[in-house]
Amino acid sequence: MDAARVEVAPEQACPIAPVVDIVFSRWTTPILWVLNEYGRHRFVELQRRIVTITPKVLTERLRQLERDGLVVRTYHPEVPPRVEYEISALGRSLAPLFAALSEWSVNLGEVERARLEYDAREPGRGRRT
Amino acid sequence: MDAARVEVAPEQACPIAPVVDIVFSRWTTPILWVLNEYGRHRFVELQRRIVTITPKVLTERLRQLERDGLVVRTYHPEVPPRVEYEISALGRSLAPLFAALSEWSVNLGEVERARLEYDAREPGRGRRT
DNA sequence: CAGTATCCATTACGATACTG
DNA sequence: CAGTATCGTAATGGATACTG
Repeated sequence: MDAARVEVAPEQACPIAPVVDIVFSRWTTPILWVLNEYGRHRFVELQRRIVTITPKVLTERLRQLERDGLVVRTYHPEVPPRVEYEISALGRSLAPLFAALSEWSVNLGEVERARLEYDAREPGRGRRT
Repeated sequence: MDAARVEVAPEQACPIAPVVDIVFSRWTTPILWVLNEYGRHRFVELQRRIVTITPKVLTERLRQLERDGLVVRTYHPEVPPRVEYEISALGRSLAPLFAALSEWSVNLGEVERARLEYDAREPGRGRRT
């Protein structure tokens, strides 16, 4: 509880918020997961794996991940051009985190039960939108 | 890699996405962190800890967390009314995850360096906004 | 192929005021 | 105290079309 002390806006009272912003902002999880799990990918291959993402958003997220040093982009000046994305060493250091997340998903059933219970108990409250 | 198999929309190719949605949707991290770290809180106490959150949003997030079974709400019918929020057993099971997040924050410096490097290398690209 | 460029729809969030 | 009700806005993401 001491090794991980970082400067943090005191009003958030939550030292892990910066990490969450970097690692769990939207779409970053599937991208990192795919690159970590299945290795190097071209742009269009990523699109095919994550079919619900548009090229615009995929580009934005890849840029962000590249800037944060979690992903490495390699441009091969050929015809047609070829670009490859792979996870960096820093990105790979997230693997234990992903493993912990993955383990925790055994509790998804309990979450589901809690929701059903809540919805039965409090009809019309708290549902997402 | 087998114990944590859950039903997942195949198009996201990312089995941890559901967990991320539940645990790392906006504001949930500071709320869970505070409740996990400092115990039971009244509504106004949470507001004071997380000063940038408005009562409306705090209510919404608390409802969601309650519905998902991560937080327990207790209403004491007194005058003035008193309500207490505490983390549930299920919520407490996230502690190792938070610890892993916390550990990873030693890498924030490296992220920062990557950003500076990127911004020097690629001026005007990929900056957030 | 690997993106950009636009435009639009949604929504999450913030500000503010009010109530049992 | 513990919220709810409204309203307005800013940001995100989706759809679509286009380019070196």
